[in-house]
Amino acid sequence: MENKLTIYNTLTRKKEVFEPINPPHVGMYVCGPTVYGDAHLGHARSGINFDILFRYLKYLGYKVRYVRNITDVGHLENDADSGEDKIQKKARLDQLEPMEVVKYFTDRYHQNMDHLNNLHPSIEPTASGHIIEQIELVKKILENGYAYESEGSLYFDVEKYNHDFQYGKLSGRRIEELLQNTRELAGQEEKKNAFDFALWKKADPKHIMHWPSPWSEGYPGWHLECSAMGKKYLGETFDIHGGGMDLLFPHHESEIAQANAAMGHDPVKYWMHNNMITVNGQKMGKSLNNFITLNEFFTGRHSALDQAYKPMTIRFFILQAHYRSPLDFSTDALKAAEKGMHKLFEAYHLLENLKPSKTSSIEIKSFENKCFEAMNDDLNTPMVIAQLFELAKAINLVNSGRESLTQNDIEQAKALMKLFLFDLLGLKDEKQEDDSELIDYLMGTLLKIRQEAKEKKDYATADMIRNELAKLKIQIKDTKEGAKWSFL
RNA sequence: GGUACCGUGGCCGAGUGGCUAGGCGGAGGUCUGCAAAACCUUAUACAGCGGUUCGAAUCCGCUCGGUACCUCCA
Repeated sequence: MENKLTIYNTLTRKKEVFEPINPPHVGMYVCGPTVYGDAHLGHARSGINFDILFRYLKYLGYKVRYVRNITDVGHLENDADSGEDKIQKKARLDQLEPMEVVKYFTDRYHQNMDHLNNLHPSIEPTASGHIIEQIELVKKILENGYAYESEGSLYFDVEKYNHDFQYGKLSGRRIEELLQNTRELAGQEEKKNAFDFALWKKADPKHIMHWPSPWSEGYPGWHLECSAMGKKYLGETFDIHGGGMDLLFPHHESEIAQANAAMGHDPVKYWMHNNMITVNGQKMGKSLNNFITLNEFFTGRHSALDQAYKPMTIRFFILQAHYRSPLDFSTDALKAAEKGMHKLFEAYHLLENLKPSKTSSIEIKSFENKCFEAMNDDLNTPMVIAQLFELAKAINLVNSGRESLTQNDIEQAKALMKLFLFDLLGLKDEKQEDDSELIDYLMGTLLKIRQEAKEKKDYATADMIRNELAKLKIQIKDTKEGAKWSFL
């Protein structure tokens, strides 16, 4: 592997050269959605960013096992482990079985991810399917003395843990500060300290999602599923754990604590976190009620949207920012992305008909080097895209005869575009294609009539044809080689 | 209040000591019956004030402004 991939490790707050624990195998775990609502733009971001990582690692020759969980239980509705399970709340409101809600939103999530052209993870485990593993993990933590029972529930003893290990090493928090700053919240009497978190919660009688355990009829704490499933499918220590920045604390912090408490060592070598998507500079999120779901983007049905946006536009928009930077949403930015992406595709198609020369005035190899350099630099996709734009410009110049490329270089350019644009960035040209012979023939006839009208200077007829077709979202382009048409 | 991060041209967004980022939009041009599309060229920048340095958007300090996490969240 001549490519030196570096990734930013949240744990060390530095970029580090990526070296797998057991090459050529790589284990990566990414926190997936809680399936009680439609996925929004934020879910798209983490889905896409870790898809890029998955694709690139595979390209580099690693055998990657990519695990992304579905949280379908145990996610508490509000504060302090005393709230109501999110899935259950939604189920009660809709008069549905909890698992019906889970199925519905899981399917929609999958559909959205497919539209965004994200590859499927290798394994997609559900929390509800791993209750036994979670109970086993709790037992271990209890055995090792880092948990205590209270009223049928089990809590993680953060203070004791911090004594032997270090709670807060991922998020840079100190326990003394947590002590000072934790607010007074109701329903915490069972806990020794406000920052202790639930490993197992006893279900109250109203609670319909519950499982038997040695302690009570109940359900597992939120942080547990990732610890249990990561361990099960990737081992006690694995390479990469990813997720949104908002999960850094307390979720990932607690995962580290659970692993140490159970196994005595850290679970993960590289922690990666993608930044948030903002609207007018503010985080897009459920609590702020300013999120736009992916389905709303795809259909255009949302008051903040002026039109429908294609999944690839969303993907390109997201990839134009580095994953660790906040990304501000606006329809203008989205439109700019749409146009820019179109330009890249046009250049790619141009390569098919480019006239080769005896010599090349452009060095394709340097574009390639820069693209790899950018990918290796903590997945700098905006830099990759900038390089592809440069390449597109070069292709256009060759097309206009101002620069030249040999046949061999044209092939290289094509391979380069294909590799980065389609295989690694995972974009695809979604232009509506209707190449049925009938349409082709009809369009050919219409264009012929229009051409004849133009030759007779009957511009009224020529323009009428153009205008009528425009209503069908068919665009006529008069080029030097004659009129061409395409769907908008 | 604690912790972390950020402030780049009309908009989005890379870069982090000296070398054009890029896209959208604007302006000019090529093409065209007109238009659209496409292509080419081009202008506009590093929040403010100090400091370090031969040299700072990039390092340091202060000020102002903003965001995230500290409670569920991608």
